[in-house]
Amino acid sequence: MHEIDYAKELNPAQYEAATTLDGPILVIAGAGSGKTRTVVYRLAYMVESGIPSSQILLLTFTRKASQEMLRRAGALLGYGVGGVHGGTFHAMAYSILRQYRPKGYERNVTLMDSGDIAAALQECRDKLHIGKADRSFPRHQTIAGLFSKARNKECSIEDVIRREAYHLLFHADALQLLYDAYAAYKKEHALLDYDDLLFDLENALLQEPDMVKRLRETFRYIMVDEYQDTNRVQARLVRLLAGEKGNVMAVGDDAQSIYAFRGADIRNILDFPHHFPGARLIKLEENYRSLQPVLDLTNALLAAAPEAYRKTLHAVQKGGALPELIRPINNRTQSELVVQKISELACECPLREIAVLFRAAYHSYDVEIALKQAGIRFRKYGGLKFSDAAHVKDVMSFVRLAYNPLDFPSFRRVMELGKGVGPKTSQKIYDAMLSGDGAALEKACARHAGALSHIRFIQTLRETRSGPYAIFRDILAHYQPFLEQNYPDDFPYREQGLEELAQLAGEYAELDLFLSDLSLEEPDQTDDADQDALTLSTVHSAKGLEWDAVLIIDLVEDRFPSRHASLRAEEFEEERRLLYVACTRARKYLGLFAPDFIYSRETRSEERAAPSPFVRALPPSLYDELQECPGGRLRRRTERERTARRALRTTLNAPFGKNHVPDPDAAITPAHTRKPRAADDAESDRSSPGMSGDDACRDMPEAPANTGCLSGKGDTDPARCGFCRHRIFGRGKIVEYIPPDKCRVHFPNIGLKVILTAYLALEDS
DNA sequence: CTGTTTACGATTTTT
DNA sequence: TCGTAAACAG
Repeated sequence: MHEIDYAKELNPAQYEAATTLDGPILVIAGAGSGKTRTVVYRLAYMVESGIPSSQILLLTFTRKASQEMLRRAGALLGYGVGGVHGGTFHAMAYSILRQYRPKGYERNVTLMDSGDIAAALQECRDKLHIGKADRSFPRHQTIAGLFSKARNKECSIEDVIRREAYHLLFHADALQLLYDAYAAYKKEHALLDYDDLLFDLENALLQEPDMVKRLRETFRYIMVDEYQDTNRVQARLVRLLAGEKGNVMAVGDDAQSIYAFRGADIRNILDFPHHFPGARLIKLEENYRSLQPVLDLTNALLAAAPEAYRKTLHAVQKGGALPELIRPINNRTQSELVVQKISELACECPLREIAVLFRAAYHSYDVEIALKQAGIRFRKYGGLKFSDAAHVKDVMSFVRLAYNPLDFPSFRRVMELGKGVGPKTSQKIYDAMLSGDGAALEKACARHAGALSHIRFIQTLRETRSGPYAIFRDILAHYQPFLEQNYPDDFPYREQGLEELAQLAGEYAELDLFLSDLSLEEPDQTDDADQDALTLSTVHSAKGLEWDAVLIIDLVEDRFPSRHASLRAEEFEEERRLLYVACTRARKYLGLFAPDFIYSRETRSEERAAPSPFVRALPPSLYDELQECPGGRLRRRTERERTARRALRTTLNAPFGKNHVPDPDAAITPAHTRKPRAADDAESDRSSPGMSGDDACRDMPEAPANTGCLSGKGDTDPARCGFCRHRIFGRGKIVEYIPPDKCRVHFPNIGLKVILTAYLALEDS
């Protein structure tokens, strides 16, 4: 074990953050500024200073992050830091509630997964007769999303709908009723969702000062990572646990806030000094990760953002090549070019040092196929979950029932394993079972022998009170016939997965810990963890990670930024930060892919896709541009071409009206019948005639918003004006004015669009 | 009531 | 194209 020379191994700011243990500290850590390193050294410093590790609470965004930090701190010290409490807010909340058993937690409760939530909502809907035979009623996932959003943002259901799902406003009352029923359902069946964990802990702390006191004695030192992505209730929990003068360090970067959609509130960082008077502020602004050209590009990305996010990072390492903007003809050739680029890169560095990032999980399907064909190994993050597999759910339902017999979703799942039992029968048997009347239960199960055997089996499980591993083995044996019966095609494969799960269960001493860990953090798919493989990941899942080479695909309108983010400026800015996070993952090579055409499943045709506005706004001097020619070769765009194109774009993007250059293709030729023009696409490229209305607003970032036709007439409230005309959509009715510069317009046969007033011409009705 | 067929609608990100 | 929910048949 070597002596740690903190002053030498850290820069001055990092050193200060790592060695100031007393009182509140806020660390603003730019991307790649050695944030993790600082936390790791701080952990080591605390332990070396004689602080018992059990007094340290490390809250991170994922369990993986905290494990990694603890591992590294242990490696630094030469001995483990086992006693540190580390994990996510949700996991911490669950563990505290379980340990202290405050009011409402006297019984065993289980955590619901998305499937359980869907089932619960269905149940409530049936009971209330809400949305019956109404095809416009939102699906369960949507509803669950709305409910969760309302809680995390701490506003009413109606507010969320008004802001994010305008088209569902019609159902607002029904959804409110459904929400209340859902809350009652959870209580009745001893169930929790993720959000309950945080709010229930807060309530418990507010009602039981004694609990707060004891917790403050336990957790004398608190560190919170990724503070920019905490929501309001999480920040309050930190305040409750730490106290005003607590030894709490929050680490974050306002420029990397990408979870506002989930209720993360940037004010937590901004208000930290207010909540903790006398807090010390430390900024880490030296970037150790990326080479200068990559950093120049990411800095440019942020420079275009509103003031609050602005910051400039300085590279410690100099040199390196310019990032590349690669323009494939379509998303299929994009995949081929990605494979080609990865093959090139793989000569320089191992596959595990390369990542392909994308906005949404399904964007990578194409690339996955191409990679498989090329025989390149990859691991995907952010996609389907292991525990979503049907057979895993089946088995886990037994486990959950062994722990919490009231868990109705699990009960139903188990009952419906056999043929002949559906929702109604399940409910009947459940009621009979709860009544405690043995005869009633037998009667309810009269025609369903399987049901009774399941119930008996679960009772035996509960009575034998064996450990998780033994219980798991029993369940697997009991479940085997159903596995073979229900999954005849591939049950041996599924069996193997269950075997791994059994091993995992064996690592736990108590059943509920195993259950909560499985819900709160996915197990690593360890089967090929040690293999050298490429990473495919959503940008969200890539947070906090880094690679030598990063390729970002589908950098086009409606994908990145996501189509759903087009309406509100805040969401647009979050997409910008998301791209910032993506680009700052790269150490040496950054490749941006923006195909000209994207295959649309809806229309079953290729549609022209404008490059992402974020890419368009980048100064061309910051990257090399490579255009794919027919035949698959890449041709570098010369500086002269790029300048000329830029000038033309500015002209075309000017508000239409007297200066408008009509585009002969506009609205006449369907996008997919036009041939891509590869080399001389100057005029075909950017005018984006076939775009949707939302694109039209975003396509013109340079356009002065307040010189449009509407405001030009001096009208302060365009909504009163009635009708307007849009260059592409024609005549429409103004439904709503969205300050400061947009309108929601209804176009016949097209629907609602949000459009900059600058691109609307008023019409007299 | 349950299981099967048919028709329709809709697509993010995660604890 | 996929998943979900109404309609229908047993």
